Amino acid sequence: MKKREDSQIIYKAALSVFSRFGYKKTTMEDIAGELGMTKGNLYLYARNKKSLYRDTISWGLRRWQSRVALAVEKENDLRLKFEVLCHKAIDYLSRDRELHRLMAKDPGIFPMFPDKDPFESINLDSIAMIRDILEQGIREKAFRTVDTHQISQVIFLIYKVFIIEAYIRGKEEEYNQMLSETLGLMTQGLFIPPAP
Amino acid sequence: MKKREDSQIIYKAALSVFSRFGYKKTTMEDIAGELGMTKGNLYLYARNKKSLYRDTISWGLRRWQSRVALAVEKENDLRLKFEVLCHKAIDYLSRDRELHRLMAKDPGIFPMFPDKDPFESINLDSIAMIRDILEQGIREKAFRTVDTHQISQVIFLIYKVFIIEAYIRGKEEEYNQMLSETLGLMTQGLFIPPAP
DNA sequence: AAATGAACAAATTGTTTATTTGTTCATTTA
DNA sequence: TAAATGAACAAATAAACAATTTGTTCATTT
Repeated sequence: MKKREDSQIIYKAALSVFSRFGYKKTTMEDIAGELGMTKGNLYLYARNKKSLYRDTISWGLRRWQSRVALAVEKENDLRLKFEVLCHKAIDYLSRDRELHRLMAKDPGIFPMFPDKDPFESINLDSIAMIRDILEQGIREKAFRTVDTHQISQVIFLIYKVFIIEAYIRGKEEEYNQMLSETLGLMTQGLFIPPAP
Repeated sequence: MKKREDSQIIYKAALSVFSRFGYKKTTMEDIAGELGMTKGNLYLYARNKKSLYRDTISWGLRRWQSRVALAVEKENDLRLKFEVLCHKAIDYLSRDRELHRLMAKDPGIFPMFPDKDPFESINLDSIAMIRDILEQGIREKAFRTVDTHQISQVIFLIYKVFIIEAYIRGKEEEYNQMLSETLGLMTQGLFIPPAP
């Protein structure tokens, strides 16, 4: 096996098997089998089962994140950037079956209330992405002035609720519709400004 | 023990003990002790441990709910009703130490994502309360027209996130401040309406 | 009528054994 | 010589059983 594409191949196979059986039920032999090798040999490519699991998930989450970032970059209007961010995050995950099945099998990957978030750095980057858009929008006077530190976290929380309900708990249809309605609430607000 | 105030006294004692030790660790003897009776006698007032636990929680949750409803009724302006609803729900719980300690000990009481909500009817009433305010506000042209069925549920979800973070997971300070900011976002919206 | 405490059943916990599975490494293969 | 193997071993998991606790009932007492 050639050294450069190794990790890609390993992660792909590991994600496939882990997403089918979950962490506990997959054995190192299963993954080795998927790769056409023996479990002893797999240890040339993975320190141990736990780190292989962790790295596989990181790989999957980063791929998700980069796809969203790419879609956002394509837009110019800040309002559209914000809406694309919200929609694309859901949209990508609905297509990456293996990733969201694995997330459904292990709620610890994307926990609503993490004690110690195992993928904290990835999620902090996502929050930073939201915050950047907020700050730019405020600077360009497209957005109302809000506490970007707090609101970016709140938006991430709400986004988590939707991701978990829709793709981890399998209520895709109900929540896709609700997402648009919620986006409307967040962007337009509930109150009608009193006439002057 | 007189028949009429019985349940009040029983629930008060049970809540006190359950909130200290949690369901598993409290024994019927503990609760009987708190009431100055023996565990055998406690069975004149409670079917069994599980139903006593359930009824005690229902009693605590209904008390919480009625306090919020009362505060909302006092306001006339729909915008204020909405804001009071959100603030009072948090405010009451911060004061009812026993209730929120018990909720912290047993996340199944107020689950973020219930499979089968043990206190569904209570929570449905809360959602109905939100919905009523939304519908009145829309009728009076104080609120923008939104899908009240969906938005009342979304607001309840967001409110759950805050309750859980602040009082079940014990991050009271951080989230109290965040709540106001979030209320602002929901009521005013993020986007600045384009000038005509 | 309300309360007790002994009696019993049900559930929980602790302990040990058996089995599986993760990990290493001396040896083989290409 | 780097990559792969499979036997060997250790660590974790599951199964089986005994010991203990605790929920629940009920004949008897206050």
